[in-house]
Amino acid sequence: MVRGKVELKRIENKVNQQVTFSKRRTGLLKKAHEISVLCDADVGLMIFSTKGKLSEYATDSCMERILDRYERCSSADERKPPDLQSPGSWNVELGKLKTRLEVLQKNHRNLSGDNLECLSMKELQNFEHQLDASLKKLRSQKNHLMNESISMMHKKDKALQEQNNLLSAKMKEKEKEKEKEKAKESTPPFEAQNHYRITLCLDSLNTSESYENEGDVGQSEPCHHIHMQGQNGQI
Amino acid sequence: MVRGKVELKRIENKVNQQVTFSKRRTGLLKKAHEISVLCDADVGLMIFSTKGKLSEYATDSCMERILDRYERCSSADERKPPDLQSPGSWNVELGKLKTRLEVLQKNHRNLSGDNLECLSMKELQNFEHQLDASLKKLRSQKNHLMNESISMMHKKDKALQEQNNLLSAKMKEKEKEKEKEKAKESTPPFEAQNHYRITLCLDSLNTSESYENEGDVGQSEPCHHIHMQGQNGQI
DNA sequence: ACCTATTTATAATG
DNA sequence: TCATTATAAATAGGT
Repeated sequence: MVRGKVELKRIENKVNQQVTFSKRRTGLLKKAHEISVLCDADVGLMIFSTKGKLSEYATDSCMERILDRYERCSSADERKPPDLQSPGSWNVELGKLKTRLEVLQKNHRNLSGDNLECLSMKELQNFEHQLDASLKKLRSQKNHLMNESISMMHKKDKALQEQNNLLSAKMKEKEKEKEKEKAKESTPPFEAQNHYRITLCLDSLNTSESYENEGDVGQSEPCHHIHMQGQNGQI
Repeated sequence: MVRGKVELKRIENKVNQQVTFSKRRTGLLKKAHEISVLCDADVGLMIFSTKGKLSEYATDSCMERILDRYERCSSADERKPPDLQSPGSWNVELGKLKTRLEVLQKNHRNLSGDNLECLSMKELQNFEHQLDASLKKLRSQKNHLMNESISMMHKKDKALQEQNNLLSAKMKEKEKEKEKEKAKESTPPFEAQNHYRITLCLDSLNTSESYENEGDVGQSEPCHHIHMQGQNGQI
């Protein structure tokens, strides 16, 4: 539980070092991804464990691109605006765009499950993790949306009930009046009146959707009768 | 003061983005340094701001070394020059490419599980199905590869064992010869001989593993350009 | 740049 | 490796 400040110094105990490495590596990769997305930055990160195992992160999953850019950059020249007039710079710009495009396209195909034959085992595993993570996020978001729907419906429900009660009351009054009139005139049959009934239809929620047990499930309004079931796990 | 969870999505406000970038960059560099020291890991980190400014961290302040190691490690290492010396319609070409890039990028973000907030329920469901399908395909391909690898490795295993036995035999002979010579000349200190060690490398599944000679580390150049602020011994 | 309410990361422990 | 939890650290939004 983190007692005291952590000293910035090599962890001698091998086991602790390995555990800490694993955790911090995860954190570092996550943060690299975050700054990349949040701030639209290009990030390249390489981590070698003591045993020499490599972990990496690169914006758009393409370290090549980052390294190219790094070499261009550290070799002195970094262009200011993306739109220069010199004929040569277009060439460069175009090349870079095409490269990036290719990367994204390849990525997209892979993420769509096509074009898998040419991937290495490692690449496959990377994509698997990526897809898994994506699915998780997606389901969490779906969950969120559904819960919102549900609480909205509850509100609607209450409103309709009130309206219903109001109308019922009015109806009763009218009935009384009518009966009085009838009594006066000793008059004949009366009509049914069930067209005043208001039906609440709330069952559009019973879909076959899957719910993951994500963190953002229950922070809004009453949420009864939700059936949480993961449907498609691993194969 | 951090209200609510921070959603992983591009910060549109330029000022906020810049401020966040600056803060997170500092944090990221710091954490890269920390894992490097605490866990004795080799780390290389490159961050390009939107404006193209580079920030970097490298263990021992020597990115060169990290990059070398990376290239040795990473199996997928091909580089091709963008080479195009096309005619004049670059301008148009550029516009088209940029548009396409944006589309792909958005798609990629969605498939990567970012930027989900703006999707409708139906879109979410579509993506979910797509991802599910992708995962299935991917895993099937992975299984295929693994089976192939395994049978290939069995073969390799046998071959290597044989080779190993052969070499071991030869080594023993040579050792004997040497000892005879030494005995003849009653000579002084003897050389280490661990270069006779034969290593069997069967882990082609974990292709990112590399066996490094940790001995060749110390020839690093003086290394400039390290941005590591605030190292006061404690973290 | 500084401040601080919150969220995150993570070291220790089981 | 995985889960839990107490605590330190990071940081978003304000000034």
